[in-house]
Amino acid sequence: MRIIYMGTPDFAVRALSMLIEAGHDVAGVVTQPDRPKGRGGKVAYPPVKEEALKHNIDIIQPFKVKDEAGVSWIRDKNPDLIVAAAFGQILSKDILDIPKYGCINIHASLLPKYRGASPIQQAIIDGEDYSGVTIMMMEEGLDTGDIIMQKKVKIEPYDTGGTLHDKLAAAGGELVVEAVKKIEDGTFTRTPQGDDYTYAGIIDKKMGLIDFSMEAEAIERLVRGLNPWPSAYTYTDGKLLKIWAAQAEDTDCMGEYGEIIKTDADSFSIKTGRGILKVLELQPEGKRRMKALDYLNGAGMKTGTILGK
RNA sequence: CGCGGGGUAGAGCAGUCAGGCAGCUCGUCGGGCUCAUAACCCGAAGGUCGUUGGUUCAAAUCCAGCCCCCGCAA
Repeated sequence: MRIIYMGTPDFAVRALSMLIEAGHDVAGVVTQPDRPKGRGGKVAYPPVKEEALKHNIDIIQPFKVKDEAGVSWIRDKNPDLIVAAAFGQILSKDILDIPKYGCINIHASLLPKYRGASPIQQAIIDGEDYSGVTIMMMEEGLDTGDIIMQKKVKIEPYDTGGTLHDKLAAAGGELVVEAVKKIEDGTFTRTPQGDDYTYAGIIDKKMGLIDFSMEAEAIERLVRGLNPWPSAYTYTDGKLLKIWAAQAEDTDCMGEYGEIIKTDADSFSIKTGRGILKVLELQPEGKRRMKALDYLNGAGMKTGTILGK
């Protein structure tokens, strides 16, 4: 099968390499432009570009793929199929109509749940027991097309945005290879999504600001869902304090929301709207990520301190 | 040249402003206490103080350059 692949971040890398490994002719890769990243504004290649370079595949990085240049580049490649995964741009009808078999997309949720940009984090934040990946036909709408295949993945209590991301990226790679085979064989089916959908919007860093009047369990899920990016955080002494790992405990106590009510050798506990949140791993502004144990050994943390300021 | 914090024992930090014996908490190792212990007590090992040069009788500390880590912003 002659394929054009469209994708940008890490999530899309695995599927690209698996399609190549499965023997498909990946004739071109479309990915987002290089962008300044990190301190000092050094430009970085999108992960999918790195992967494509390893395989000597033609690459374009249009600001808008639906512009004439992008459309004609794709048309000239004469693809049978376009596979997209977390590409980050909407495809116009011009493009959708180019490949003989149309365009399919890998989405990191069990559609129609969690359409949109942050299905992985959101599923954890919401406390879902399962997530998964969906291979779907692309339409002009956002993640609205017919479902071709789905695979369920269990969300474990210790899963973070990062670990679930990796599981779903791997599952997506396997599933898309199967789906392409079905398309080749003409044995695939299309199931409309129905109307029972939800959206997971773009993640805003401010989502990570912890509101200690929420229940401890919800805060723990926020911490897990936003690890490793963009992280849940609070403030102490006017400085940022990222919380990387925490555990909710159903203990009642007196105190203000956000107050340190207990310190142990390897953790400290914060009063929340319901129960307490035991902090296990954190990162003060300007410092590395560390165990709460190390933080307590060095900086220390007094009971009675109110976090969030 | 985007803004800012940092590099000191295996870990996390204090000491730097005001130059003068290398410190704290934890870990490790040895011993003790204990029915027992991650608890407690006694003891020990472990440092080119990121790096190069400068100032000085004397530099972790002051000055200049370089390397590395991190937060913000994008």
